[in-house]
Amino acid sequence: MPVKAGERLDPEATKTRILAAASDVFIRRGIHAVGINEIAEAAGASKLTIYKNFGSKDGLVEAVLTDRTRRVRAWHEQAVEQAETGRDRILAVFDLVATWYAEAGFRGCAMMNAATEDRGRDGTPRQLAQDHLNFYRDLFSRLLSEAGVRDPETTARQLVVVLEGATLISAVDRDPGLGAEARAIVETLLDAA
Amino acid sequence: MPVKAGERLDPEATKTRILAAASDVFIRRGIHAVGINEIAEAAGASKLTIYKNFGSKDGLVEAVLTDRTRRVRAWHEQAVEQAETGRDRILAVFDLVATWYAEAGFRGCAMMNAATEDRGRDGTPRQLAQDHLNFYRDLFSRLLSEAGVRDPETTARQLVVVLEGATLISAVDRDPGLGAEARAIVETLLDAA
DNA sequence: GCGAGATAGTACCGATCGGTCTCATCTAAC
DNA sequence: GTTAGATGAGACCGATCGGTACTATCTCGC
Repeated sequence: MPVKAGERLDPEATKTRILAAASDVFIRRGIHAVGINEIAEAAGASKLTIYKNFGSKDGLVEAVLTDRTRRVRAWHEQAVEQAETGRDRILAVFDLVATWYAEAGFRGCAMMNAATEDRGRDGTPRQLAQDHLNFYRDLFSRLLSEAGVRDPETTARQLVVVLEGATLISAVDRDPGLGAEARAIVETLLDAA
Repeated sequence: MPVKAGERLDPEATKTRILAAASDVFIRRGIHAVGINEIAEAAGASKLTIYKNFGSKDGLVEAVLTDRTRRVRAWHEQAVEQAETGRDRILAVFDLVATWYAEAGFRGCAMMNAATEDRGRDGTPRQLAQDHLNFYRDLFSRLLSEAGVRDPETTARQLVVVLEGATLISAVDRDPGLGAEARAIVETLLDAA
């Protein structure tokens, strides 16, 4: 049957709903592993609507990743602002991801996963993943600078290695304990910096 | 035409040749992105031979990953043995991967990539990736123990985070500099341990 | 040289892929 | 009420997927 009775006919809400459903299923099962039909079913939308809104599967993937990195950035910036001092602000990032690792269905960083899956094409997913890494570098660099660390860029890059390493291993091992491990590494690095 | 004239008819060599070709193309382009036909072409073998030897694509993937982890383990164990003292032996692992990052066509850790691509199925690739991580933990733990570090298991787990984080980021950014970054982090962690 | 096994080449199978299309039905604005 | 746009359902398309079958040709042990 056509549009669900009683539901608003809101193009923007439809787009958002598709984005949310596609994001969920891509993260859980993988981008290559999921077809448009499955996304349509998960979103409660038709293929027509998906292609009208996003043009192609690649377009949908790009929209999902762009939306994802935007949300993650806002998420981190908000968490950082709620912490007091420089060092606590940095640790707040790792406390935040620790709660993320413990969520049911956690499957790692969507941006890195997409870049890994797309490694044969060198396309938009990898570029967005690089931008995502650079966001973390800039964020850490700013916080380290505020904390009075000399050479904040170098330490910032090290923190990104720890962050993504912990995220990857937590996903592979399905082990939320990587949050605490990452935090311990970061404290050692901050002590030394 | 059938078997190439002048070439030996050696089933074991054929199997090895398929394994090598599949490994190369899987790493470079991704497991899901590559079909059996392409592997057959790359290996200079027919699909019949592939299925006779490996049963299915999943069987081939498992064989490739098993072979891969075996080679990587031997590679690391050999490098470690050539170093002198405990601390140098640990750093030898990171010096080794630094040369790996600098290789043309480097695309990250095949085991983690496979687990990431297969995250929707929870199958053999993820199990092999976990075994691979445990190999690193055991290796580092042994070396740290020999170096007189207290609580070697904890530090070993931290080194694995750094190793896999650097490998992932080096692949995404195509930046061999992650080798030196990882080494610097490890030195800090060893100083603190 | 003869038979057994390994292999290449290729056609083929059903399923699924990304993507297009048609049609009926809904909502929203007037 | 009428109309335009949004949508769902699903048939359809060509391509490709993993996997099988068949045939001809090669090598090797005897």
